[in-house]
Amino acid sequence: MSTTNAGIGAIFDEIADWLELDQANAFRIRAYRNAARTIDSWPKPLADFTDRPNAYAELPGIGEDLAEKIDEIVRTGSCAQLKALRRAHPRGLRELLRIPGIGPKRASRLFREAGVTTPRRLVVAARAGRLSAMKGFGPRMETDLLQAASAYLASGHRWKLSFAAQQAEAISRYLHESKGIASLDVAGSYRRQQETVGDLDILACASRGTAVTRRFLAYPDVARVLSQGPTRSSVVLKNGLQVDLRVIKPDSLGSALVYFTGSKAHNVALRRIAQKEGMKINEYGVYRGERRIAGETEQSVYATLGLPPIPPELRENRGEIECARQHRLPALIERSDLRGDLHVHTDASDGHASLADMVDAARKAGLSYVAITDHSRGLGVAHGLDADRLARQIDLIDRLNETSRGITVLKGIEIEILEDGTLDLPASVLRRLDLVVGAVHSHFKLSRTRQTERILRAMDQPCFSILAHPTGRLIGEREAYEVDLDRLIRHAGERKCFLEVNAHPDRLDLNDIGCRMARDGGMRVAICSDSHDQNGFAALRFGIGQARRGWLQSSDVINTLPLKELRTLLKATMT
DNA sequence: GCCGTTTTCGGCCCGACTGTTTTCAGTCG
Repeated sequence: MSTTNAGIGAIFDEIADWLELDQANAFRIRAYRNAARTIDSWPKPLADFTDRPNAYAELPGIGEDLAEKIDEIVRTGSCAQLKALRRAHPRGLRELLRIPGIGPKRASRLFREAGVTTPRRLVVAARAGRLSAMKGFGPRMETDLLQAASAYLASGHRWKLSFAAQQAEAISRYLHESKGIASLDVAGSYRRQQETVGDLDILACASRGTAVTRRFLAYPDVARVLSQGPTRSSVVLKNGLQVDLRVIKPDSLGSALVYFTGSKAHNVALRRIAQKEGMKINEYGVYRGERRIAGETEQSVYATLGLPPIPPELRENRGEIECARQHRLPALIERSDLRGDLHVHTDASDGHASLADMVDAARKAGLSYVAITDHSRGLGVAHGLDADRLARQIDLIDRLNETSRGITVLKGIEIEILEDGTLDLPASVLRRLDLVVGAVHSHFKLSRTRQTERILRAMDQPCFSILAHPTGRLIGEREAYEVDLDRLIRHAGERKCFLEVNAHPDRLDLNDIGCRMARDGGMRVAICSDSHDQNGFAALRFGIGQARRGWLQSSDVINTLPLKELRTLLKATMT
């Protein structure tokens, strides 16, 4: 069992799953879930808390008992309670809970009465008609569960934000043509800019709700309708993405937005405040007794709780409510704050467009400077540049800068960090550049210590400006390599180099939590597109999304600076 | 299992939709 925060969170989540299957006390289960969430997003590694015993109990939602369990996991790398729970259940049973339509009650009945222990066995049992024979299960539920289990086995379970954005924008355009639409919002984790989303939640404010619902159900990409009602309908698209539509009355748009944007944890915290103040809050409004006192706008909902509006990206119950109460919420960075991009490829390495075309696209994306950072020779598959080809590109950029208007091109490279932490080209070559972006593209499997030492050593090389995609993860494809991010951040601060927030939709690296760690460590970052073609700059919005989720302000990001000030910072990294 | 400026015990968020029902349990968000 892993002792990283994510690992400890996963242990508590698994315990909660098993307790749920055992139908344990619901509040006890919630305590484990809350703890898992808190730990998962905690910006400092819990394994480093060893200086003070009982420090864990100071975390919100962690009491004496869970603190002891965390201590056990950190010390021994294992958790006796989880082991016992695993012994007491068939392994695959937990996976049944991931299938829509199956909760703890049905899962345990399926196990006890039909011998179903995995999603695959559920499919077999449903095909054999063994479910409809069970009391309360009926033929309709049998076919629904068969479909849901098959779909679960066939596809991934969460979608990248960029994919969700394409879908959301297409459906929104389609629904907008419906008569009487007053407003259309995509809420849920999409609005909070979570790196992956499980489904889309669309809120439609309309004079004639039935017309919108009808049009929604007739969307050409709908594969099947899961449910339909006057206020809520739910479909699965042909690509497998689930989309929910809520029809909202104009006077409750604000409370519906709050409710359906979530997160769940944020909403629970809001409702608790409301309750303490003798109010009730739901998707229709805020109520004092029978009287409705707010709901038309999000601002009105927060105001009744004595809070300023909280940006969607912060609504994770990670301290935003406390900060809002003290009027200390950060003024989050926006896309328009970005003046430049510091990580861009051309067809000189593995990009798909020429230098001139990429620069032109950067200008059209509203940027006033762009750094060209093709790969270095060590990345053979990307046709990386050696010293000679780099020298020719430098000359090319010099000539381009003499003639181009409205944008300045900076000379850079995305250089391989070799296994021993040295760089792929000598400092004598790198000194001609404006910046050096260092990256790990090999030896992902080094131990945590060796990987960390490798990157720290790279930062100490004479020319090192920015650490690209610091954890190397590819969303849904490759886990981050083992590395002590906390040390990287501290070291970058001392060395006065920077960490990247890579905005490529497959990476988002640093992610939200990494951004928050950088901020708490007093480190500035660079939000870069890693563009490989002219459309790549559009990804900057997703990097901004992670940065906002990580509480970053414009002043936390170096490529919001005017070129002159940025040059001063970069120059200092090149010695 | 956590928490407390009324509480160390008794609370812990709330409504929609579905299927199998005969008045409601289960799931979801």
